[in-house]
Amino acid sequence: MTGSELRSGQVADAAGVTVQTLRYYERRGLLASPRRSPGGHRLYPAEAVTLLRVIRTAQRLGFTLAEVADLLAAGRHRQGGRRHAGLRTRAGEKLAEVERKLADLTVIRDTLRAAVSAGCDDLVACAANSCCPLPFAELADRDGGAGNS
Amino acid sequence: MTGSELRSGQVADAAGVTVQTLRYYERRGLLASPRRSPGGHRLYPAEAVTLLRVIRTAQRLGFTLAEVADLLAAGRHRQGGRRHAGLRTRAGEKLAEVERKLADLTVIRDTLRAAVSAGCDDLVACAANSCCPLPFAELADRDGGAGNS
DNA sequence: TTGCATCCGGTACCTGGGTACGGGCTTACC
DNA sequence: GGTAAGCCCGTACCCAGGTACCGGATGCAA
Repeated sequence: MTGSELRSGQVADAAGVTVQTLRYYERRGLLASPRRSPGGHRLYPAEAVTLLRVIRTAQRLGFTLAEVADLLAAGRHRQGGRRHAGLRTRAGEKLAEVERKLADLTVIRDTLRAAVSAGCDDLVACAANSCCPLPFAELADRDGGAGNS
Repeated sequence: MTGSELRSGQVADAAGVTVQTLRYYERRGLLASPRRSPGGHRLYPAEAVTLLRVIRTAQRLGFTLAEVADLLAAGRHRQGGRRHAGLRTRAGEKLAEVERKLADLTVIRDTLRAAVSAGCDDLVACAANSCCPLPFAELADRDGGAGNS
């Protein structure tokens, strides 16, 4: 009976990650180092599972692990100064980033559609053929600015 | 003498890549090994620049370098057997892939919008609060972040 | 007390698309 | 023929987000 503390494998199973991922997150500063058993095994409080779900949710929304770490830290120091932007600000920025990606991907989709319906079947031949809808000449720069990922 | 052959730096400049990228593409099988000068320097035909633009275009459309290499190879042995799917088929598949990404990114955008307009400002607090629009519980298995390109 | 599952740490590897570095050779121009 | 730019090759490194492997230690139950 582990009162309410969980071993790494139990936390990992409950959160749908592997134990290695847990240790990786700890190294990356997303999870605090938990209490240890006398023999050195990690013992997590039940909230660790919730925290992992939070992390995965944020990741799913497009935040990198570094951003998630920052977001969690921001939440922790919230009552004091506000050196870090909160979730609201970050989510707004991320939204803009996602919208840029959507726009970019939409152009790509339209171009692919045009290529498919024009029946293009050979890249090199198309490049020589001015009827081809593929934009061999002007390639707008990929990846809207500020982002990483 | 630059008759009509170009040195690697010239090709790179004309195509907007670096010489290292040129050598990298050669290693990856995207560019054939060009003729060499007596001293061992690469001498490219003018078409190499076109080919590089083709590569960049395909990349821009979401094909990986491995797929581009395959696509170019498919074009080359097109007249013979057809072991490889042609551009038309591949573009169709890529289109489906891009459409999946668009759908996924749209869900993410909507979720971020909801979070922003609900004024969520702390991940951990939100996880405890059932009014929060963030989907902490069910995470669709879709691939990890907001798109990549 | 023995047996086995689990966990520890450290390190190396993976994908994708390059970039950086270092020492030495070639080419071009004056 | 001297000098500077350009190029050669090989190797290592970068980003992100893990995963894999290792030998050895621990935890827990029968």
